[in-house]
Amino acid sequence: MTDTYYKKASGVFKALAHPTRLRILHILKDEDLCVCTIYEALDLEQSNVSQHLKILRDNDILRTRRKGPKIMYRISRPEILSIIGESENFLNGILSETIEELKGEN
Amino acid sequence: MTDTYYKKASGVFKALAHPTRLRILHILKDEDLCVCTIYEALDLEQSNVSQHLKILRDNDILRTRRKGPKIMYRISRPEILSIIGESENFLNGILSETIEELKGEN
DNA sequence: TAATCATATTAGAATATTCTAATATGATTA
DNA sequence: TAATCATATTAGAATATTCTAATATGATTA
Repeated sequence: MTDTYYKKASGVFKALAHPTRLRILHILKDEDLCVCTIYEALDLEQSNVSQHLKILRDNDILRTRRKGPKIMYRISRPEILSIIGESENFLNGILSETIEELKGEN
Repeated sequence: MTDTYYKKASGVFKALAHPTRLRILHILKDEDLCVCTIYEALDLEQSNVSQHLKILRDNDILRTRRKGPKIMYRISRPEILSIIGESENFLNGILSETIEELKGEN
């Protein structure tokens, strides 16, 4: 594994490392949406959301296409959903371990 | 999905979002290692590596056990390897697309 | 083509991350 | 138990990220 590879890979994780950006990916899970729908759904400022979208685009996580006056965003590849899905599995695992530990304290 | 959930999930990605930390996970892929082996393998300062290890530990990505005078680190759960594996798939996918695009330019 | 609509970009202050250097901690061994 | 060995922590400067507010861009519609 090369130096460039780890830099690129960490860039992808960095792009995923923000609650707002994870939320964006969540609502794009199974439909394309325009910027206005996204920032309204998340109740955030347009400029803020555009900046987060840029980070996701710059790391090839999202793609765009124009639809009339709107720009539609979509998740670029299914692997992104796999990464997020595995992170959910991981957090569930950690959580259930914590619960087991709490049970053990009786 | 709750506010706390997204914060926790983004914390995991933030922990993965550094070349050194990805390198650490790479060499821990199929064996436990002590801190000294890790920082020698990566040719980095002990203190720097200890700080990165702490970030991984704090996010439940790594666990420790004492072995004589040494502290052994290991990957806490297989899901971590799945996340990293999927990120490799993703980057390979993006890369092969780029190659296809270059071919198309002829 | 002028006005509008949707989105992107820039500036800059606040906050977070990273690294090096120095020091602390705490088990282990002589 | 004193010295050592392995690791952790702290301080602080340099750099990166995030947000709000303001403005720019660029297609579309009247």
